[in-house]
Formats: sequence, C-alpha cells, structure tokens
Amino acid sequence: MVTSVPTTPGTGPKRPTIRDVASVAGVSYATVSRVLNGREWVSPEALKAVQDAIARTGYRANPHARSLATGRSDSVAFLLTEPQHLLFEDPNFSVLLRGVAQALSDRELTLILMIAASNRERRRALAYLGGRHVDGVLLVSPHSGDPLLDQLVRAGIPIVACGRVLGHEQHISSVAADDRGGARAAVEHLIAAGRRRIATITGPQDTSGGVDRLQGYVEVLTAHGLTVDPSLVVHGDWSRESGSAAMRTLLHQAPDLDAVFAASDAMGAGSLPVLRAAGRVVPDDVRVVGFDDSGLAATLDPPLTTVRQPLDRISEEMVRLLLDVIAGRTPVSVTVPTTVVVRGSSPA
Amino acid sequence: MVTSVPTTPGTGPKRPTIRDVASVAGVSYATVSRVLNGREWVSPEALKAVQDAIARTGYRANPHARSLATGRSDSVAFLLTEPQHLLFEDPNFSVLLRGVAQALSDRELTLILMIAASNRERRRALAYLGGRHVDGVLLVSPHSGDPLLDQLVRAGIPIVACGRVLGHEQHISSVAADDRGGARAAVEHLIAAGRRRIATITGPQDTSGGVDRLQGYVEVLTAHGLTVDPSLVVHGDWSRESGSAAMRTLLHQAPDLDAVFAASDAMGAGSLPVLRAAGRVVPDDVRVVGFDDSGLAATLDPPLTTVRQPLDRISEEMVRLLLDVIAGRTPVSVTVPTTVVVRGSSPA
DNA sequence: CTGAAAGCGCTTACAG
DNA sequence: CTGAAAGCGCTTACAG
Repeated sequence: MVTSVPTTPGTGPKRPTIRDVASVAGVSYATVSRVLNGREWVSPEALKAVQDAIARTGYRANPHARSLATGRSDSVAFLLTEPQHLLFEDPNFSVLLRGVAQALSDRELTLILMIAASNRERRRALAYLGGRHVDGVLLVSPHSGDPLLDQLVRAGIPIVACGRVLGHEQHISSVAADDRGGARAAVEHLIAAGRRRIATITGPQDTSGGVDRLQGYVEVLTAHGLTVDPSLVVHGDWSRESGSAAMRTLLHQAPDLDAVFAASDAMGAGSLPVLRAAGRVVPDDVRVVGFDDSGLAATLDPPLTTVRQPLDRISEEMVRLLLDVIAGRTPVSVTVPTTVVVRGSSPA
Repeated sequence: MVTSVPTTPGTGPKRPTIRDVASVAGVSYATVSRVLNGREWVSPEALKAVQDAIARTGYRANPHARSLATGRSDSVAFLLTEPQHLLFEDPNFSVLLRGVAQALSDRELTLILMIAASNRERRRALAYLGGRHVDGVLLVSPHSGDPLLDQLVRAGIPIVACGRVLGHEQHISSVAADDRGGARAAVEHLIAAGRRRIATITGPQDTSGGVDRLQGYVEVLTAHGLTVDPSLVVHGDWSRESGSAAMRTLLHQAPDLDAVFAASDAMGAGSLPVLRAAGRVVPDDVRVVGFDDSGLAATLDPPLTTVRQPLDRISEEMVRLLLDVIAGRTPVSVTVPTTVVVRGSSPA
C-alpha cells in the first residue's frame, strides 16, 4: 500500500518533502534524513526502501531548510575587490575563477560571485557576508589597508586570500605563488642574457605580489653587484594601461635601459607598443619579461617571456584551505612554485 | 527594562534573532517582521523602536530561514555552458558577467556562478537548479539541441537566455543584439569600401548569433547582386583558434578574397596572424571586420573594425526579463541595436 | 495597527 | 537500528 504523491518533480507548487518520501518508503522521516545524510545505523532494507521512494517521488532536498537546521550554507563567496577593468583585461582572474569553480563543484559547494568595486557594492558585500549567507570567503588580490578586510576579519568570517594579506598574515590564510623566487628567476634570465640596465614595472606596493616581485628584482641586482637605480623602478597597478604609462616614464628617465621586468603580463603587454613607438626593438634592443602566464602572454607580439604561476594549483589550494579554516583550523600561508616560460620577448 | 542580548554581531555561535529584537523593542516579533519587510500597518512608534533595537542588537536576518518561509531564494544562477576556454579569451563573457553582477546587486539579488562545461558539472548543475536553489537562470550562449536546456525547461525553471534559443523561442525569454542588422551594416561597410570578394567566418550554426550574422551577410551580398560563393563561407566556433583555422581554409579555397567578416572578434583576432603569415596586408589587401567590441578588438594589431553590441544593455535587460518570468509573465524576445565601430583593420 | 499561532522542510539529540 | 519531538529563524494569514 503506497501513498500517492506528486509525480512531476520540479513542476507545480507542490514538491515532495521528506515526509512524502517517508510515507512511500514506510519509515519515519527521521530515517529518510539519515539516509540522505549518509549516517550510520540504517538497516539495508530501510536504505533500499528509502532510495526507491526517493527515485519514485523525485524528491530533492530543500537546501534552505537544510541550511536553517544545520547552520551551514554549503556555499562560498568569491570576492573580487579589484577595479572591474582588470577582470576583463587580465585572464588571471578568469582562470582563477574557473579553477575555483571546479574545485568547489567537486565538493558539492556553490560558488557565489561578489564583485565589490563600487562603494555601494562593498557595503552590500559586507552586509551579505556578515549575514552569514556563505560559509567562507575566497579573497582575490586583496590590498592591505582595505577597510573591508578589517570588517570581514572582525566579523569572524572564514577567509582565504590569493596572495598574503599584508598586515593580516596572522588572521587570514593565503595561497600565493613564489613571487620572490619567480621574480628572481626572471631577472637572472635577463642577466644571463647579458643585460645590465634592467628596469622593472612593479605591482601595487600594498599587495604581497607587488612587494615580493620587486624584492626578488632587488635581490638579484644586488647579488650581481649592480646598484638598484631608482630611475629604473616605476610603479604600476597591474593594468595594461599602467604598464604603458610606466614604460613611457622609464624611457624618459632611463633611456639607456636594455631590459624590463614587468610584474604582470598585462603591464608587460602595455609596455610593448610604447617600446615599438619609441623605435626600440623587442627583444634586440630591450628584452621584456612579464609575470603570470595566464593566457595573455602567448598572444602578444612578440610573445611574452614570463613567469608562470600555477593558477590551477592555487585555486585548488585556496578551496582546500578554506575548508580547513571553516573547520576551525588556524590560518596558514601556502606558497606554490613558479617557472620561467621563455618566449620571443626574451629568448633563451 | 531591556533584555540583554549578545553584542558582538557575527562573532560567536549566538547571533541575535528576530525574537531578541522584539524583546528589546518591546513588541511582538511579528511586528519586527513587518518592519523588516517594509509592510504596511506599523505605527511610527513601533517602527522607531524596532529600528533602534535592530541597530542595538546588530541583528541581521537569517537568509535561510527567510527562504524557507517564503519559498524564494533571492538568488539567480549565471549558467555558462560554453567550453571553458572561451571564458578566458573572449571578454564578452567577462563583460556580460560584470553587467549581470551589477544589475543583480542593484536589486539585492545574489549571483550564483555555475560553469557547466564537463558532463559532471552539467549533471550537478541540473540537480542544483532542479533543487530550486535559485529563483531563475541566466543562460549564456546556449546551443540549440543541448539536452540540459530541455531538462531545465521541463523542470519549469524560469530562464532568460542571451541570444535566442533556437527551437525554444516559445519557452525561453531572450535578449540578443541585432545580429542580422549588425552583420548587414558590417558587410555594407566592406562593400562601400569597394570590396567584392568578401568572405565570412561564421559562428556555430546552432546558435542564433551564428545563424543571424550569417544571414545578414547573405542578405547584403544578394541585395548588391553578388552571388554567395560557398568557398567564401567557413564555419567557426567563436574561438580565436577556430578563426585561424577558418582563415587558412579561406586562403586556400578563395585566394582572391579581399575582405573577411568574422562573426566574433575572437575569430577575427585569429585571422590576423594567418593573413600576415600569408603576406596579406590588413587592411590594404584584405579588410577584416569582427563582431562584439567587448574589449579585445581595440587591442589587436591593427585594431579591429567591428560591430559593437551593447553588453551593458543586454545584461540589464536579461535581469529585468528574468524577474518578469519569475513573476509569471510569458516569455518574450528583446533585441538591442548594434553599431559599427571603425578601426584600422577596415578604415572609413 | 498588533499579537498568537501555524507552518516552511529539514537535522539532531534523546529515548527506546 | 528506529521513531517522536524539539528546534533552526523566519513569514503570513487570521483574529482581534
């Protein structure tokens, strides 16, 4: 004897609930819940009856009811605080986003995308995350001193950042490429090619990537007995446009430069047309090396020699770490290795 | 006399609930709920008392409880079914995503990003969306015949697509650029420049954009008394790589071509190096016109003349339409105008 | 204009 | 191994 239940799953206002499943299976709904959650202490017969009933009724758990009861949301926010234009011109973000989406999907977690560029969006992001819509936050390219970070930390929300969060190393777990090592390898590559007037276009100095890549540059020059000429160091903001502007400044204040280490591929891309317009041939007159290798570098003319960061590893580690933090483990920093990828802008 | 409540919002396991607010305000919790939802029939005094109590307690509504009670999730999925590589090389997707994120944020709706590229992801997407986690789905670049579409339609999930869904025009609302008109304008531009052997690299013929842009091309040639030479028509899949492959084919089967209309900027971008390698100068020997103008076109060498589709309008309309569909209104198709943007690859 | 009560659909100790 | 019961934190008619 079987209770009749709605047969068209997903259609109409009446979806089967755990009670419908229980009555079809002839067990209590507590037992259904146990089966649903893969808990112990369910007899084989009950298991089978419930599984059949689930299939017959087309039952699907109501996620909101579950979240209300458990206090978990099984979702994670991907919080992007960079100005929006970077999302488009720098494949880094897309690749990271794709990797994270995959890693979350593998764990049956939902990815909630939040872009917090405008003040309005930042306010909303804080309210949303503070309201515990999500179990944790993946933070992309955080800038130290950003008030939003303090607020999130103070609200006790589990966070993992891509790149160390300067000033919050103790509170926020992070995953980063070996920025210093990668920068060192890049500059060593230029030195090995005989270049001595090596300029650098840095990233923002309130990000660990910006700071560490500059430090790698400084270390190698120093190690080779070269002085670090301030006129060879210009700051950018990761963007292509800032790379162009920086290149113009460099050509002006250090016209004898023979190589450029750009702390991002986008900035390297921005430098190329400026060099060409100035009549400098890449790589003959000026070698250019970038950083990232997320997809842009290979499409440039000439293709850009760069430092590859393993974004797939980084996104996977970020998700793994976030689950640790949510589980209550203490913050840690993970560093993943980089490799130099040699292309036309600075051949072997 | 005021009940003591936890004072550190977001910290610790105990967050204030609607009951805490009610007791602080000295009203029933039904009244608090009314205030929260901006409903009528709340006295000014009660309103003020509740607002104060909310501020004092640091109360934030539990979204899951609300969703359970209302049946709404106040979230929308952005479902990407294209192979992943397009997400990175074609700024179209990023720009659309950004616009949608903005439009949803303005309405206090949450954006859930789902990438359904692999079979595993597609299964999970269906289960997730069928489980009514979200109120509706924004579908990007749907291909007709995709079984996932049928399943979503059959599950009765509110959907709005970017581009008409061939075969589902009656069931799925959509927003599209004026693909046919844009293509016509592009080809007219080439004709006006005196070109007569105009090739086209089409988009996939199971997408409305692919079909309509080809039709615009055909219409203009026909209108000018030109025969549509099959050797001038090659199909691509929107990607840069497919543009390169198509260009190679075209140069082989129609070496006398003097212009190319690529149905996407990415495919146009793919054609440029192939033309250069073949010794054809753009635009002198071969003019090239793309479609999209989402950011890639302007960075190419030479910068690509293209048909601009207003992605900001499109994303805004998609969200507006989806809310209509969720509210029960019948599906409609919206078309937004395009404009030709003239650049170096086919100057005025 | 306001409150008491039922209900949304689950999970989780707690007894058996 | 299983069931009855309480509870998660809201919203929404329904009476007043």
